[in-house]
Amino acid sequence: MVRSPCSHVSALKKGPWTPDEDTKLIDYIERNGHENWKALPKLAGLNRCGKSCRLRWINYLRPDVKRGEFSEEEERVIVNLHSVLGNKWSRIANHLPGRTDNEIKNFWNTHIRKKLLQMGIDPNTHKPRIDPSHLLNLSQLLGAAQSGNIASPWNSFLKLQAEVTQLANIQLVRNLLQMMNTNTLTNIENNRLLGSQNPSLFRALVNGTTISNTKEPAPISQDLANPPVTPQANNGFQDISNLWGSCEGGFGPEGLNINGNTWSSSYGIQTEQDPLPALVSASTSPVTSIVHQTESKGDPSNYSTTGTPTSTIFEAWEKLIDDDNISSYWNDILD
DNA sequence: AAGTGTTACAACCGCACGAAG
DNA sequence: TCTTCGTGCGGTTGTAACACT
Repeated sequence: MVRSPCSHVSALKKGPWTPDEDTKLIDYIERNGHENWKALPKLAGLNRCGKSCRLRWINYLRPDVKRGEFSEEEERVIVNLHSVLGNKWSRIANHLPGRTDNEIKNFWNTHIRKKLLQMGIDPNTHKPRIDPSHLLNLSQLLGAAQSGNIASPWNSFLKLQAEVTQLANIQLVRNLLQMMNTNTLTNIENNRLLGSQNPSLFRALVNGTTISNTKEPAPISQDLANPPVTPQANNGFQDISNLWGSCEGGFGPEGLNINGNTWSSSYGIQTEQDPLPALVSASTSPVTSIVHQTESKGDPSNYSTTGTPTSTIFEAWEKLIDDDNISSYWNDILD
């Protein structure tokens, strides 16, 4: 169906609303409500299209609209919800009373998105991203090494090796997260995937094969402002910050180093190497590890009851490697 | 002080979907 | 079942305010 948008009606006013127009709209809606947005402008004496009136009312004039800066708590909720829902601004707005989808969208694009990028996190996937310049440097080094243009070939080799090792580390962690973030979660819930021998999954992990997840996010059955503790609620869209929380300790006491930034248990926690302000406060950030969640529901006998939840995953991971007897190479990388 | 670039946010646009006829 | 209409949603644009040179 092709419907002429109200913008095609040239006689109707566009652009910023005047205080007079606002008053007319508020007066009318307070007296008559807004049963029919299309008819409303004419009845209210406004030279606007209904759509414009609706937007103005919902985003600005509604009495329950909360104006002003977003609190740290709201910011945290938005990040968490976005990691689960993606750009579903209206659904995110449902969890933030007084905030509109438009406001949240703008806040995301102007503040949060920027912060995440500065922190090296892909705002779309909520995963650490590999800086393209990093890869560029690598290819330049390779080119230089091949053409013999480097003053000290040995130094460049060491540098190159370090780069490759780091990239391999990143890729491994990404694959691990990918698995943890998809099928693995369900399998953990159903017990002992990580404890069992699963060569195909291991190959997928090592080869970087992604396990696609085309499922729609599960309906939000709980208040995502406080991330659920049931494994079902994750359903492949687990807050990645939580997964990073699982990595802590698995990659040394300082966490994982990517592009010069040391990542700790969530994006909210950074070392002095990254002087950026915390995206959310560490104290309020719900770093609820997926393993924690699993332990609370699954068969305890399948998990370490003495070690930390974090160690459980990596113990299982190491066991997987050892059991398959595949390569000391990957063990070296993990070490 | 003027010009230019950047940021933040209000508003617009077009598509999708559900309800009603 | 098809068409029309109203509404909701997400992406994009326009512009005022601010920062920088």
